[in-house]
Amino acid sequence: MTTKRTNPDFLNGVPELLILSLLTRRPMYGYELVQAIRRSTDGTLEFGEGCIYPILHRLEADKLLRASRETVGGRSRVVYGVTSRGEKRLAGSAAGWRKIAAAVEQTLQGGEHGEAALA
Amino acid sequence: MTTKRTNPDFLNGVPELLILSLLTRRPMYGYELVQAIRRSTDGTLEFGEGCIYPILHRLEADKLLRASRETVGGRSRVVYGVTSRGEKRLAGSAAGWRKIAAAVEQTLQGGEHGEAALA
DNA sequence: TTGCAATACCTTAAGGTTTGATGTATAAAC
DNA sequence: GTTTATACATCAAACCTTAAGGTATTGCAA
Repeated sequence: MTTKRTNPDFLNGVPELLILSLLTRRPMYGYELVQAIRRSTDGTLEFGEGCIYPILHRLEADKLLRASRETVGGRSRVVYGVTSRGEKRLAGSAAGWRKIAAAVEQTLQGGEHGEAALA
Repeated sequence: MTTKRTNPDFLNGVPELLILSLLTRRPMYGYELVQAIRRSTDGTLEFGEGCIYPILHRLEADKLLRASRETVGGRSRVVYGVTSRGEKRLAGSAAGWRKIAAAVEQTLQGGEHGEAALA
C-alpha cells in the first residue's frame, strides 16, 4: 500500500458539518474541536488540525462562525461560536446529509423503488 | 453562488458503493446504472456518466467487477457483474459507510459520549 | 430521407477537500 | 533544563466528482 489516500471515502464535507454541529452546543477553539470530534464519535472520526483550521478560517470568512480571542494562562486561544447564519447553514447541511444517508441506506438494502419489502 | 462545486459534500466514494451494491443484485451496463442509481434513490442521487464510467473501468481493473460484451439490436453493451472479490469489498465498504453514518448522526444529535439523554 | 432525440460508450480539464508533514511558540511536567 | 502537551498555522500531494464535449447507433417524425 504505497498509495496515500488523501480523499477518504464518505468524509467529504463531514468535518464542516461536525464543526458547525459541535460549536452550536458550545463555543470552542480549534485544538479543542479536534478532540471533541474524536470523543463525540467514540474515536470513529478523527480529523487532523490541518483539516480543521482551514475550515474554521473559511467559515469565519463566510460569517458562519464568529471568532473571539481569549487568553488563558498566557496561552492565546481563538474561540469560535456559530452565528445565526451558521445555524441556518447547519440546518440545511444536516438535512442534506440525512437525505443522502437515507438514499444510500435505501440502496444498500436493495430498495429498488418499486420492489416492496419481501419479508 | 458562482462557485462550481465539483466536490459536493458527502458524496465521496458513494458512487462506487452504490455501483457495487446495485450490480450485486443484477448485472447492468453503464448507462443503465446511471438511471438505476437515480431510481433507487428516488432522484436524490444523480451521478453523470463521466463519474460512473471511470469507476467501472477501475473496478474492473481491480477485478472487483467482471465485464462482458453483449450486442443487443446492433447496439454494443458492456455488462458488468460483481466478482467474489467485489462482494467482499462491498461488505467492507458498506460497513465503513454505516460506521461513519452512525458517528455523524450521533454527533448531530449531540451525543457527547458521556452526556446521557436529558429528556 | 433528412433531421432530431435517445441510447451507449468514452475522455478531458477543472475544482475543491482531506491528508500528512512541517513549523512556531508557550505552559506544564520531570 | 529538557521534554511533552498545548495551540495555532501553512503547504504540497493525491483523489474524486463535475461539466462539457466527442463518437456512433437506433428509432421516429416531418
